[in-house]
Amino acid sequence: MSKNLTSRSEDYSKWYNELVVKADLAENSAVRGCMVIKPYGFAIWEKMQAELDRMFKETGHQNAYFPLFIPKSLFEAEEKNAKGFAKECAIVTHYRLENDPENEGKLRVDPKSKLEEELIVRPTSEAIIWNTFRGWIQSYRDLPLLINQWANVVRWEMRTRLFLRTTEFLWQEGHTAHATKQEAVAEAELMNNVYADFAENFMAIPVIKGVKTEKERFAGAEDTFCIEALMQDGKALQAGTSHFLGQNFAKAFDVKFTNKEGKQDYVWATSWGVSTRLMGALIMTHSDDKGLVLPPNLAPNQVVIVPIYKNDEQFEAVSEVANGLMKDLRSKGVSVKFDNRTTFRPGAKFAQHELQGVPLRIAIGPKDLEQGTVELARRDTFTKEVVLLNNLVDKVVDLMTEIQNCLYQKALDFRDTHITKVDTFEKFKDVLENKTGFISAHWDGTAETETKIKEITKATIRCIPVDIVEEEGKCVYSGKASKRRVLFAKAY
RNA sequence: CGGGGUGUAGCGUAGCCCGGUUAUCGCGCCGCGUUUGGGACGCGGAGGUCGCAGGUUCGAAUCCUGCCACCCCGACCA
Repeated sequence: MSKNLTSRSEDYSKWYNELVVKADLAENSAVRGCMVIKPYGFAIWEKMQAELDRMFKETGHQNAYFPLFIPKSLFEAEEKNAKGFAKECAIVTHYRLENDPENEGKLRVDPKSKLEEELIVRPTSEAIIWNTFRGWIQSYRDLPLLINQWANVVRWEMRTRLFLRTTEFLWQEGHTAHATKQEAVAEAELMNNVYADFAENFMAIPVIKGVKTEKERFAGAEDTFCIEALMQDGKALQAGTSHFLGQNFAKAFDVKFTNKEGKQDYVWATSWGVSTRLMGALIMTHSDDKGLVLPPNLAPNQVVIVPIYKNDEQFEAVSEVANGLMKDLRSKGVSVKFDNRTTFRPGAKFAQHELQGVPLRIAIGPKDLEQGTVELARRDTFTKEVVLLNNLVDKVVDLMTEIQNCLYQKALDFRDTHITKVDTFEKFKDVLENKTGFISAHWDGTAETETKIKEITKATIRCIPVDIVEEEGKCVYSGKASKRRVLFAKAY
């Protein structure tokens, strides 16, 4: 294991690769940039899935599943969407292999198996889902239609980056249809709020809710809401998006309904998604040089008990205490693991659980048995204390909340001290270069200025925050009039 | 697709310039023993198409040619 464990972006994948998730770049370039999620990493994703799924259902959504392959003709139906993804699609052109007569023992694509129409491996599912929705919607009584899909998608990016931009990734994509524009916009905003709630309260990642500029908007959307987070290295990360799609997809796929007045109209749509990218956000927000740091709400194991013993007799005695404690903690809803492996020594276990980010460690040894105590060690602060077994359960329950809040507060402080108000372009470049983080600056609202700034500084407009206060000002680049500040940053 | 770099055991590497016994070292792995309150130690052991294919040579990890793969930077992007 590298001595230079770090949460900084340059290195984080190096060590995380060793630990939780392995980005296994196979020798075959066809699966380049795909990731192998090891069991421990997947347990974290499962926790995220479960919580999100609960939140989606609470807001009236249902899960469904749609095909992986999208016929090209369907894919190209919504022009802007198709154009936006055209350069990063994996395409199925054949369906059969045969023995290669020129190469004994090898296979080749059977040229006779060429498909009439190519299939696109979904980079997102709007097309196939809206084609299906057409058959599901006739009347306003069929609306709203609130569907979510848990799936994998493929985007053949030129360059991949572990967690943040893998060729194949896991995500959820919500797709909804509504009778009115107002209702669809409300849905898009609602789901963006759900994401913000999830990020902040479950993952302890503070986010800024905002709206994307036209340039940064999802292909085919009328409006894109987003949550933007700030990583420890000062770069921004788009952690989730929610799109108001207008009637674009309804028109492209001819999805009409009869309203109360008996008139036909196209439905209004939204789509929204978060992905395994959130795992990258988690790492880059909370990790330190000792490895991952998990907020208790998200940790597969909130507490780990490590026994310390010199012989079988002591091991038995410690195990008895540990088992009792485990039962008590579980009854209070705390997830506990008793690491009773005899194949590792305590020090090795300590190190491993720190690497895996377990929020709280309880060590029980012979000394504790004598004194009726245990040793508590927090992952986030590295503080240790010896506490009496008597009131331990309540203490642990309290600590779960405290650690959760502590992590959020720490990330929030970092984020807030890295939002800098800037009024000149010189200062803009200086802050971007030396301080990093978000820059709050006036912008004249034109794509030209946005593009220019990106060319010069590599910073993009992350979002127009929803809670931004209106104020008169002058564009930091062009000097033209502006009514509000927007957030710039270098982003992943 | 442009610029740079790297391929030697599961991982990380030495050797390459200047060809020459049985390819180096560390981690990890296996066995035995001693250990166990912060990543244990000793002894023993297993593990290699030196990226692939040609060529030069008495002899190639090393030199030459071609190919392949991967990494970093840029364009692209959640």
